[in-house]
Amino acid sequence: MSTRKLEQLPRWVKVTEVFKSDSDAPFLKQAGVTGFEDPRYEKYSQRLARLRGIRKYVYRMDVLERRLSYDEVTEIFVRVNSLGAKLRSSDLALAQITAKWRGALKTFQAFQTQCGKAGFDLDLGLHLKNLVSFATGQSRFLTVGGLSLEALQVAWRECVPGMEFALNFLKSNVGIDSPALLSSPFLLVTLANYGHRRNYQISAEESHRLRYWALVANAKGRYSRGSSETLLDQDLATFGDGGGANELIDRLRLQMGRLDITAEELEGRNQRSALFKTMFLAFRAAGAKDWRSNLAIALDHSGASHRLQFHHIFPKAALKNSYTSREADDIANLAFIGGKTNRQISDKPPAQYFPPLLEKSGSAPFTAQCIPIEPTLLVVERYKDFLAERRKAVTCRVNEFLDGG
DNA sequence: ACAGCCCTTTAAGACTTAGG
DNA sequence: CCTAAGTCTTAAAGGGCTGT
Repeated sequence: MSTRKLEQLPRWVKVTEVFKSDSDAPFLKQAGVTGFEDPRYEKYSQRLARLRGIRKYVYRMDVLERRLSYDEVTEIFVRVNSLGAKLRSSDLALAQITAKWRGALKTFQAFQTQCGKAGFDLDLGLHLKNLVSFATGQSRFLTVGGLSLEALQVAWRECVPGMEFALNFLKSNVGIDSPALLSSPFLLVTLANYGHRRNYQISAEESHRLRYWALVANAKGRYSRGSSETLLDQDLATFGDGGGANELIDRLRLQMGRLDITAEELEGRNQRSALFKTMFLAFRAAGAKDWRSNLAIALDHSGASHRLQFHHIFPKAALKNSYTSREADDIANLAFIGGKTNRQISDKPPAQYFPPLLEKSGSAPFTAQCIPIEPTLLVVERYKDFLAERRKAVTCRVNEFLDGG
């Protein structure tokens, strides 16, 4: 894979070019090697020779006998691959499942498409993980080999309504209506198992606690650090012991130390962070709208002019000379507005574009997104103070959002 | 003890769009 | 036509448990 920048480097060679000829001269010349005395001559020719050596590589091919069953063939496939080229564990699990259950892939894909139409386009591996969690009470794929056809089919019959419950709960009770707002899709597996274990009979109080858990787990990224599978297994095990939303919340508190958000947690985070997604949820719940069209903010607006963008309140161009790009991309500098509004603002500093907006619509559009409007904070020299001030307001808003509802 | 594992996060560059 | 703001794509890093 080459990028334009890489191609410019004198020592960058195209593998196909090296294979096309047997001569090293053009490559050495391009790299600036002037003659045999050049210390790089030896080094570079050896490298090229090693590259051409790939041609002589002996590939091993195993031809399996016809009498082997489909099951045995996949078993061999899995073992060979576990040491060779990287295949995702979900791919291997899928191979093992389809070996036992012909046509399973079609069934899985049909459900995957159905979820996609409901606004949740999810990886097939996630649906498999959900299946395995229903079949075994844990989330790792290692166990798939030992499952019988019947066990798999029963689990599938049960995990489909489970996933449907999870999606509906997220959309309608929690307000998370797109996987883009999820910090990890594993959250769905936990919710699916929860619904199933409760036989889909959940009291108002319990559902409220579960909503709280889902929001905080998502905001803090319960499954977004290392060992996500270990944590998912812990949560699934909680259900086996008869636990519910309160136990989930206890585990979350144990992991994070505290359940509310602090201003420090927002520092230096960028738009990929889990908290940024929660910021969007909180602002939307507070009625945030685009500054020109007054369209309520949403992820799925159609048309380039209404399509949501992440607006830099202090434009990157305005900060370029005094701050790093990391500092400019801080989530405390980002707001949610439509594409057209954002492009019109372009690189205008806030001190310039705030006043006309304030005159036209008052401060409501800004307070909905926790944006300070004191003119003294709107200058580049006080950017850091602006960030700190907005962080405080965002923290307050997000905590209200997490607790309320 | 330590390499391995696996998903998420980060970083960097290419590409796209629209305003001036 | 240039510029600036996004978005998209891909590789590498991060992080904490697992298995040998």
